Amino acid sequence: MATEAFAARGYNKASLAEIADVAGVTQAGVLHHFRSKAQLLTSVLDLRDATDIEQLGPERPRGLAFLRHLVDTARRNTEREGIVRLYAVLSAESVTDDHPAQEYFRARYAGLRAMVADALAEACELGELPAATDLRDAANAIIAVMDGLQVQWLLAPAEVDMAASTDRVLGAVLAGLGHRG
Amino acid sequence: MATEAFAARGYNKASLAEIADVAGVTQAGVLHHFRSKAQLLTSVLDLRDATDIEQLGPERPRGLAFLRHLVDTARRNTEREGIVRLYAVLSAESVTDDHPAQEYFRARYAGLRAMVADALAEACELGELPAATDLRDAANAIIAVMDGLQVQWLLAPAEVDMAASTDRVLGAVLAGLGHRG
DNA sequence: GTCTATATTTGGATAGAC
DNA sequence: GTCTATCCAAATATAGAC
Repeated sequence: MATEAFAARGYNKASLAEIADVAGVTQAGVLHHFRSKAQLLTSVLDLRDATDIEQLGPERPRGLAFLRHLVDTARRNTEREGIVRLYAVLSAESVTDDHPAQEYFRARYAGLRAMVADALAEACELGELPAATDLRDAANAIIAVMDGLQVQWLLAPAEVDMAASTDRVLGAVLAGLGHRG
Repeated sequence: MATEAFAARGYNKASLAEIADVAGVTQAGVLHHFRSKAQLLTSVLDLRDATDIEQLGPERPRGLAFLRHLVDTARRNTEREGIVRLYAVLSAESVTDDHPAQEYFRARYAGLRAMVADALAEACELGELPAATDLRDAANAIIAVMDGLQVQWLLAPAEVDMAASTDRVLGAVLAGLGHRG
């Protein structure tokens, strides 16, 4: 599948021939369904989004519960190296000039930022956390830890405990919220 | 220069022709000095390391001072988009199959982990911080925040304050050290 | 040490038959 | 909808002249 190829080699090095081979069709066959390689990539990313949303369901937890859920995500990711690699590789590759997934990741991070910042704000409103400002910086940091850990973990799984590190940062940032902002 | 090309397009998409063009020589001229494209990449990375080490000098701060210095690094990085992009793109690209910089980044992260973990341990010994265990997870997390913020910042500079987010996480993790491990 | 020229491979994409 | 065949462009690398 195209997902595996993009995860294993990145967008630039993955070839349509290889993807077609695994799919059991010819390269021309792939391009019949997807206008171009770039469109195949965006389709792969959109498909993954749809899968993840479906799996999450509409009952998204609120406030502190949502934030705690991020640690579970980190833990579950340990069992999904393919997906982790896909996002780790493509998100960084997307910052290169004219990358076809650049807008996708811009939008994705904007959405993630909003979700985490909202969860922080909700937690404050619900009284789960002390009122605080600069929630944006905290939200960005929480997202960043999870992303950064993935790269380290892919390179050296034995040296990195994604769930433990995520848990530590999350706990520390939440505990520190009142003292700073 | 090759550095700019690899930063702007990643290793796979950057071409020797483009690099040679900017350098004012032919493609064959480049390959006379570097056996292959892969060797050119490792040369670029080694050169950058040498530059950074030279700039840092041998008087590396210890303990808490070293950790605080990381915030300054994050702030200074705001003025060095090229370098930030180079490492953000290549570090993630390096997790792909048979990437020529894979060993380089494995070693780099091992070194970073050791440095940050040592600084944490030193801070505990010096009494700057309460004694704590699981410094490895904390060190990994601190490195991860800085890396993750870079990708977000490259995609949306206006939305990300690398220094502020680094500072928040660092402060929170240090403050939380005693309570957990 | 840098060039020209070229070998060799591979990539994405298109046209048209079936 | 999938194939074969082909085009065209671009890439890395090498050989040999100057």
